[in-house]
Amino acid sequence: MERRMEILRAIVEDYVATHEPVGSKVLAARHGLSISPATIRNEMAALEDEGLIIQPHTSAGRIPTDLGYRVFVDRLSSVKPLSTPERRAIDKFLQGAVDLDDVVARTVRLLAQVTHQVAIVQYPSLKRSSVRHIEVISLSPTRLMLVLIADTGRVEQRVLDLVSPMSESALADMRTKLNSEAQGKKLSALPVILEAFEKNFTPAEQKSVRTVVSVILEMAIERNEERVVISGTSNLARHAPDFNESVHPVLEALEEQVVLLRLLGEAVDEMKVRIGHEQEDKKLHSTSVITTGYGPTGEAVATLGIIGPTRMDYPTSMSAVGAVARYVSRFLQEEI
Amino acid sequence: MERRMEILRAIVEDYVATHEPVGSKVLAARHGLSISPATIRNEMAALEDEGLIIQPHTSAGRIPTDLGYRVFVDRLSSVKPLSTPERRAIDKFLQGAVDLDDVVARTVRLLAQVTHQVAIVQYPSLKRSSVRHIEVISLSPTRLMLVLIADTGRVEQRVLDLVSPMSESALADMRTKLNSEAQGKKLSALPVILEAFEKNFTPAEQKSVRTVVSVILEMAIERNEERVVISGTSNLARHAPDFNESVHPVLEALEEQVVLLRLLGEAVDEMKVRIGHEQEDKKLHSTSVITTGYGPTGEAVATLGIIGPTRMDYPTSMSAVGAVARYVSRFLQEEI
DNA sequence: CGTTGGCACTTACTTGCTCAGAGTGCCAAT
DNA sequence: ATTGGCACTCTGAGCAAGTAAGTGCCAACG
Repeated sequence: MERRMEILRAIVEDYVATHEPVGSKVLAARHGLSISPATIRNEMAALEDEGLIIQPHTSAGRIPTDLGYRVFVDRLSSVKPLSTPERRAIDKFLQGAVDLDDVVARTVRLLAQVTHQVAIVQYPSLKRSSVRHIEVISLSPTRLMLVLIADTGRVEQRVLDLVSPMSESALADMRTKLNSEAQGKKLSALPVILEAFEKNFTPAEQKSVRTVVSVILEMAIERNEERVVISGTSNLARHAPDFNESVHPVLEALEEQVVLLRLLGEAVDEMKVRIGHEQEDKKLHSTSVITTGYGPTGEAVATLGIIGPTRMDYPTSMSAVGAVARYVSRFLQEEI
Repeated sequence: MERRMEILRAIVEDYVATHEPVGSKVLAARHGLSISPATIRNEMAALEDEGLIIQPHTSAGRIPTDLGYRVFVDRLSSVKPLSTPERRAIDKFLQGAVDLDDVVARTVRLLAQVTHQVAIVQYPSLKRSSVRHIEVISLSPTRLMLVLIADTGRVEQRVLDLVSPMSESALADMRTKLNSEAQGKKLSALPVILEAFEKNFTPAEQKSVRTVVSVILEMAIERNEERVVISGTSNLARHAPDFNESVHPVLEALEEQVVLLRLLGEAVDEMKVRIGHEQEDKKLHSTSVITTGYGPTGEAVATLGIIGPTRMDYPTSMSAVGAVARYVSRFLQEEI
C-alpha cells in the first residue's frame, strides 16, 4: 500500500513535469523505485481500479485523475520551500506601494509572476473592516463628497446632491458627530449605529442628514461590497493544450466577478485547494484553484489565490500562494 | 478604377463575413457585380499587384492585406448606424453608476459586449484635469490622508506620516490656503503654484507643509498618471484562429500597462484606426485597434477603444466605439 | 506468494500515396 | 475590354501500411 502511493506520487510528479502520460518503463527508469515495470503495471492496474489514475487510450501511459491529484495533495506532497531568488522577488515587489490599490495591484501581478498562473486577489472585505474615519467634503453648497476610510486601508468615496444647502458649521457638526459615533465600529454595525443619527440635528437639517446617512450605508453595505482583481491571464494560453476544449470558457468564467468571488469564497485562514471537478462551475472543470486568506492583523479579511490547469505543480504553487499571502499581510500591517 | 475598388470592398466584406478566402466565382455570384469571374480575376491580379490583397496559396481565393483594409476603411466604408437594441443596451448600461470607477468599469464591459472584442478604457488623464478640491484628513496626530479631487471625477488619495504633529487649526489653515491656491487650476500647473507654498506658514510648520506639498505633487504628477482598464479578453479566444500563432503573445501584450497606454496614445477627438502592421508592437501585428477620445466637456480627456483581429467588421466596430464614447462623455458631464 | 520476463494485443501516430475540389493565369474568341 | 475555356497548381481528405508505445496476462522464478 505504501509502495502503491509511492507510485502515485511518481506518476503525478512525472506527469506534471513532462506533460505526457507516463508508462511503466519510464517510471521504473526515471524514479528510484527498485522494482520492475511488470510490478509497476500490476500496481497501476490497482490504482486505476481505485480511480486515481486513468489511461487516455489503450496504448498510452497513465495520467492522474482529479481524485489522484486530491490524494497527492492531501497525503503525498510536502511543502516545497521557495528559492531564494523567489523570496527576494516577493520581498522587492511590494516595496514602494503607496496605497491599498497599489498594494493589491502589485500583489496580483507578483502572484501571477511567481506562480506562472492566473492570479486573483480580493480587496479586504468591507464586511470585516472597521471605520477609521468618515470625511464630509463640501464641493458646492448642495453637493457633498463622502469619504469612508476603513482600517483595512480601503477608501470608498461617493458624491451626492442635497435638496437644500447645508451650512459649513452644520457640516462640521455632522462630521464630528459621525466620527464619534462610528469610529472603530464594524462597517456591518453601521445600520444600527446610525439608525437614529438624524435625531441629533434640527428638523431643518434632518432631511440632508438622512441623505448622507443613506449614502454612507450604501457605501458600507449595499454596493461594491467585494472587489477583486485578476492578472496573468496570458498564462492560461501558455497552458492551452491542458484544457479539454480551449481556453475560451475559462477566460469567460474569469471575466465574471460573481464567479471569481465564489472561487475565493469566504475569507478563511487555512489554504484551500479545489481540483477539477470539485469545482461547482462547469467551465472550470479542467482547472484547479488554490486560495488562502490574508489580512493585516493575521486574521483573514480577504482571500487571494491562483487558478491553473489541474495538472499543475501543487507543492510549489501552494507554497508560493502561502508566501505571498504572508508577505502582503505583513506589509499591510506595517504600511497602511 | 472605380470598379476595382468595388471589388476590393466586396472581398473585404465577404472575407469578414465568411472568414474564408474569397474566389472569383463566389464573388461574381454573391455580390451584385454584373461581370464575369474572368474579369474579376483580371482585376484581382491588379489588386494583388497593388498590394491590397494576397493569395494564401496558389489554389486559394484572395484575402485583404493590412493595406487593403486600410484602403477599405479610408475610402470605402460608410458609417453603419447601430441597431436600436444596441442603442438601448448602451443607454441602459450606464444608468445607476455611482462614481468614476463605476462609470469606467461599466463602460469597458459595455464596449466589450457591444463590439464582441477586447475593450480598453483609460481613466481621464490627470494631466488634463483641474483641481476641484483638496482635502486634508487627520487620521492621527502625525498621520494625514490627502484626497485630491479632480474636475474629471478622478479621486486620488494617499496616506502620509509627519515627523512632528500638526495642530488642528494649522491643518485647517493649510486646507483653506491649499484650496484657495489650487482650486480650478490644472494639475500640471501645481508644481509652479505650490512652489513657495510653505512660505505661508510658520517656520515650525514648514517642514510638515513641505511634506504635504510633495505628496500632493506626487499624486498629481509623478505617479499613477494614467490608469487603464480592460475587459472582454475572452473574445480574443473566440477569434483564436485569426491570430497567426496563438492568442498568447496578444494576451501577454495586453497585460502590460505600458503597451495599453501606447495603444491608446494621447487623447484626441477624432477616431483612429490602426491596422495590423501599422502597430509598433510586434505582438500586435495580427490585430487592429480602434480608438477615440472622450471627455465630459466634449474635449477629449481620455481615450477608449477596442482591439481585435485585423479581420474585423470595421464599420460596425467604429460606430460602436464612437457611440459609446459619445454616450459616456454625456454621462460624465451630467452625473459626476 | 509476490515479483519478474516474455509475449501477444491494442491503439495512436506517422508516412506515403492518390484523388477530388477549388481557384488561378493565360489565351483565343467575341 | 470582356469572356469562356483549359491546363496548371496547391490543399485537404481519405486510405493503407508500418512503427512505436504501452498494456494485460501468463508462466517461471526465488
